[in-house]
Amino acid sequence: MSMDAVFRALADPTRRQLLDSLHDRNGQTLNALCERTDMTRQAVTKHLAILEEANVITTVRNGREKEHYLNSVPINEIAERWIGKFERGRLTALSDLKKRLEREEP
Amino acid sequence: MSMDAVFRALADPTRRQLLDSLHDRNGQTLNALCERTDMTRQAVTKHLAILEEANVITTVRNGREKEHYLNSVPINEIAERWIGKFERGRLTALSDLKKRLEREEP
DNA sequence: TTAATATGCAACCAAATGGTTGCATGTCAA
DNA sequence: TTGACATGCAACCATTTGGTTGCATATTAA
Repeated sequence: MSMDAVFRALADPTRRQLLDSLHDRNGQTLNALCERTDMTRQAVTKHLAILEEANVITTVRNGREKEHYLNSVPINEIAERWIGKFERGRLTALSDLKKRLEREEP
Repeated sequence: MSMDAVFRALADPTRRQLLDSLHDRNGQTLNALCERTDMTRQAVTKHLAILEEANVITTVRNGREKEHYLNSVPINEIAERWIGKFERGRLTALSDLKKRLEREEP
């Protein structure tokens, strides 16, 4: 569940589309997910494997079917640990700009 | 400045390292950024081009030097428009779990 | 002006990536 | 049990990616 795996998993538009699909209806099977795309089942399988490897989705075996569930924890970790860092940087920059403006037009 | 370009730009660990370097010291030149890695200048140039293409960094030409500045806007947009969506989903899931627990142990 | 410095451009290469087809395995239902 | 259905595995292919080397251009400083 390395951060790099999550970034790489999110890098592909098809995989983000799969996540969107699961967000729309959680717990879909492989075939259900396939019906929403125009590629082969095997291609979807590979993408799902990458998403599962990154721990972005979790699967539950149910007889001959396999249900796929979103796991938003890694995405939130990225948001908090990595993106948040740059967000704070931006807020600081904005704050600095504000102070500068206040100084320049009293 | 498509969202896909930003995701792809963030997918590579080397590029995230470059962003980290700029977060540490904003406005570095190409050579300055090179000194913090172990690859060739040309490789760094390519990565910077991808980051610039995704609008994650902005450059300012200064004589024969080129300064690189972070632009956190696209990253924040991703955080708000895309990651936020899954975060809300998670909160809802937690809320549902809470309600279920409340029902099960009165 | 000339030498050193900072960056840009292009060709080339190995490896990773995204996708396909074909076949195998496992499970449900008649 | 047998056929239909859901998924898994493996080989293969084209393109992209990350990186290199070599040379070109532009700017600063002596």
